[in-house]
Amino acid sequence: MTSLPELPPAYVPADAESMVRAAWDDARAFHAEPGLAEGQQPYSMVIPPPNVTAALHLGHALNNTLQDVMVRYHRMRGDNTLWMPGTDHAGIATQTVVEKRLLAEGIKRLELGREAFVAKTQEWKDEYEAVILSQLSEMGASIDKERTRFTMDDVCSAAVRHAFFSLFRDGLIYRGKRLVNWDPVTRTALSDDEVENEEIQGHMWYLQYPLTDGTGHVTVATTRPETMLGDTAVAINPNDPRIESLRGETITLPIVGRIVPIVIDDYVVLPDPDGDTKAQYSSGGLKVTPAHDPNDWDLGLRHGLDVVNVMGPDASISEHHGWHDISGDARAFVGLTREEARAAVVAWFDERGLLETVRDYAHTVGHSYRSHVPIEPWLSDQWYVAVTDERLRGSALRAQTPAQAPELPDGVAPRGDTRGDGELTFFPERYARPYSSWHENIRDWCISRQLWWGHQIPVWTRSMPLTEASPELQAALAGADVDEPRSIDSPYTAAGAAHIVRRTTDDEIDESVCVPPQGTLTRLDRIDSSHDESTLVAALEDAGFERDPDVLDTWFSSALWPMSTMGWPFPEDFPATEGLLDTFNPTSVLSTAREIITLWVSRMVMFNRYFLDGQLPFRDVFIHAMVQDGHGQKMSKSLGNGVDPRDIIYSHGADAMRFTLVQMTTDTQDVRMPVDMVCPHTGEAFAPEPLTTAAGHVVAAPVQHSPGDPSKQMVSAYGVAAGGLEPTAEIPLARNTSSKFDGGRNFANKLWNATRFAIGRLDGAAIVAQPVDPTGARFVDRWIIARLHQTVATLESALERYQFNQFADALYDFVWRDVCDRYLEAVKPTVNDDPTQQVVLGSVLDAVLRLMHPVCPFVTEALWTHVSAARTGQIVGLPLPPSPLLATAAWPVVDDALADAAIVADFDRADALAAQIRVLRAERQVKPRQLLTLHVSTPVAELIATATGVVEALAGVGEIVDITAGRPAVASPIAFEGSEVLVSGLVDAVDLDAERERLAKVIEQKSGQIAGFEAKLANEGYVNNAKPELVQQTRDLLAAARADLDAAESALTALT
RNA sequence: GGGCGUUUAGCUCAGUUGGCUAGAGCAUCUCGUUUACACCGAGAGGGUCGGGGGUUCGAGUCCCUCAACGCCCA
Repeated sequence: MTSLPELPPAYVPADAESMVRAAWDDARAFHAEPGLAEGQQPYSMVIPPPNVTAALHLGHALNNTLQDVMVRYHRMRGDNTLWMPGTDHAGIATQTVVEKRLLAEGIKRLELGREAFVAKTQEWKDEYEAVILSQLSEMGASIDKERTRFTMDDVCSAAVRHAFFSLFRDGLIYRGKRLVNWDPVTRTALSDDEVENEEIQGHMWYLQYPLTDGTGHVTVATTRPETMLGDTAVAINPNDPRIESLRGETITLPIVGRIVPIVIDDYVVLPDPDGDTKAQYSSGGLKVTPAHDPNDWDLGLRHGLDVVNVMGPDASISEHHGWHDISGDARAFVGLTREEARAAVVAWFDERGLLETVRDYAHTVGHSYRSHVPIEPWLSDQWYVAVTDERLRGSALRAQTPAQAPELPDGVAPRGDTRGDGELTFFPERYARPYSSWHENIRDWCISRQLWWGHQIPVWTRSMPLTEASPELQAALAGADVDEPRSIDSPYTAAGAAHIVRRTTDDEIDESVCVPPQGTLTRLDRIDSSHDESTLVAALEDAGFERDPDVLDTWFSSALWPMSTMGWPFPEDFPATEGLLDTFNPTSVLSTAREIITLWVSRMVMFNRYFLDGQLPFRDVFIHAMVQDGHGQKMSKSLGNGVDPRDIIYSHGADAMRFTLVQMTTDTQDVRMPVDMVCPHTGEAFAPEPLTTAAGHVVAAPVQHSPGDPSKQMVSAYGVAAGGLEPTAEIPLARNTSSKFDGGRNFANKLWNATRFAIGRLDGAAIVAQPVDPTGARFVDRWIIARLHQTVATLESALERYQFNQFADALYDFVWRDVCDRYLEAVKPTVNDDPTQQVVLGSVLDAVLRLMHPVCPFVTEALWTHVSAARTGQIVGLPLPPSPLLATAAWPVVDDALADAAIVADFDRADALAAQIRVLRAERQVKPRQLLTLHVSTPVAELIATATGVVEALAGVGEIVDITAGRPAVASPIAFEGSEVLVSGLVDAVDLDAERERLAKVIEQKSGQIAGFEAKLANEGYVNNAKPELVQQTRDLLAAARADLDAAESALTALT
């Protein structure tokens, strides 16, 4: 057997990590194949695919570390474990980033053309996907790399096409002219979830609109005066006192000259100076602009109002998008931006005395989450998924476990026998409610995006006047309302496509044909099977159909992620994916962030259930904490305060980062992370010079000075992300670090050295062939095994409940406090000459590495071969089967017969005695090597004998003598469990004053305790109501405290 | 506006159904290095558990209320 090189005296993560990673990769340790052995459970997760817009930050590190802990634990448990990695194309985000980068080179997207732009974006994606996957590897994520997916790769694209076709065919996807959330900068529609509401310090303008008959005016209050160009009514409340005089009247709209009706609707808020904010600011008159306000749109539908769209796609005033009655006065406003038009309209009213007043008004305005400009409600034709349909929304609601969502909303069918009903559980459970309530108020999902980067919508359309339509089409549309879709049969449907037709106006129609992907087409039962996908498309285009240029919302493909990554719908088309769905869907748990509940969790539940016969995409949803910076701000790319996990790995090591993150993950608290910078010139860590942004955020100033040499400069991550700075050789980019991770680094080093020590004590020549029965072993060995048994149970229960900090704390307590501080110290005097104890020591270390592995995979794997090679025997009841790699070794199972509460209790008593003696040693500053003598009564002597050697080793005691044999001349007394214990050998002479002071303190403390216990027991309510065992416990504590007091008092007397 | 969370030692945080004589890590102070680790060991000091009220024999824990901070959804 080749001997392993000696371990260096400190753990150096950089030396170990790459070697360990290579060993895992070579062994394909994280590759999973479908299928289950007899009695085997599956365990699977899909990674929430990160955007390819940028590198991962600590928030991702946290999420992926937690997932990895679960995955590694279950892999060691023997489950067939799959962790599926991948990335998300993030349509609008990536397109924006790439567009900006091209613009910096002077290239405009429109000039480049769609195909070339998509190719450029693909390059960007390849670059960042590689960065992200490498970051995951560096942090130790045990992903199945061979199964890495991308939301736009062939496998996922086939799923998207099939899903779209199925929903289209089933009537769950429709096209409609609606108000959308329009982003005038990126010029695309957004879903409701992509709109961020921000409070704005704005104004309420009060405009006077004259009655057409010249008898007066109605004052309307508005925050958006510029939209008045598109007003098509004025509304008043039915309880308005003016109602009789205004009913049936019309307004002549200023500037425009349009005659618009006064309508009566209880949506209008009556003015009330004492009412809520809206009532306080109301004038009683509401201008109605159906084309530019969602509430007005609904009001317009109720009253059959005209819709006049006065803006173009860039939100400037335009006469080309539905404004047909433009007047001479109004023409002056065309071409102005929203902001210019607002000022001009207000000025126009002011000049003519029609601006009644202006008041400051704080209100919330929707902003694009991408370009951050205010959203323009804009009228356009878009595709929608009917998520409000019972088959989607209802199924998402029924999925929840009854324990977390006992009541389903009205109109939702009750849970039934359908697979998946009632099987979805949130951790922590408080997140179940936002999930429910979000679905209760959900609106149909706009999935069209006016982008180039994404899945192009697989629908071909053409439109024509109703009069030119074929008799079949006309018949199909008989009695149909505008926008009401009708399915028809056509040569295209005969060839496998789905075909719908609708009236867009009273005399225009359009036809939409959805073409399924080839994989779907070949499996359809078709009348005309001579067409493949491309001939079908060619036939459509010959007939004048054009493909919708838009792409799908990114979340449409993300929603399919747990299925598409596993080859759905036709795994046999991608043989590597065959069997995955059967074994690994539903996945075990989805670990993600709060806001993802609405963006993603809901949609995955709806789609997975819809397409897989009710089956859930995952059984549990774990919502993890948010990582904040030291100022309590969310880490984000736009703020430039995100920390690259590679920086922390560089300064502290991956295990230190992981352990610290896991330890910080509690149920309730977000993770606050004060961030320091590392000077690239000197390597020194320092707190960066802060800067407060216009928005009030505190960030690291773009340029920082070296703390050691202020003449040297560096660039902060914020400077690069937000300030547009490029690091140079002179002014390099500074890495981040945080002292938060010191604890994790120290722990990894502690484990390293404990292992080093243990290996050094194992005598390779003293192999114990027969497994050791630990019930006959030394007290301290039985104790550490009993503690191991307890710890394993604690760890398992913590992970089952997703209590990650408990997992980390239990490890820390056991490994550092018990194994290192107590066990290793206690065995030092005996282990060299005791082969049995060496077997226990080796087994304990082996088990410790296994337990630590899910959180600290690198250091444990690096030590694994050393410990495996050094072990000298086995323990009965603690099988630790060998394995070439720790990553695939078995999780330790400790036989319940090795649990021993009595030994643990006795050890704690002995430890408490040793602690008291150590206090004395510290007070007297006794040298570590100087051994003490204890003078004890019989019960204490018995305890010391039971805990063979523990008190001696932990307190530095050389001799135990009977206290009745005579009191030494020079000794310090302590009170232990009601007995007086004398400690001699501390010093040559007793410092009487110091002894008195110390004993007086003990007496004071014990007296206080006694008073407390006595008061409690004197309280009849307590004695009568509290649990008997609790009362007894208080009595015992009182007795012990009294005995200690007596012992201390007699010791004090004896001193004089 | 609705919902959720947080407020405990100088700092960052634990504290399961009310039983606590309130814990940990870091920081501080004292002492310690020939034999695993100074990324270490031994010890010490430090908290009226955000304010107020209530329920209870008993409240850090439950209820009400006020305040501050944060997040999610409108």
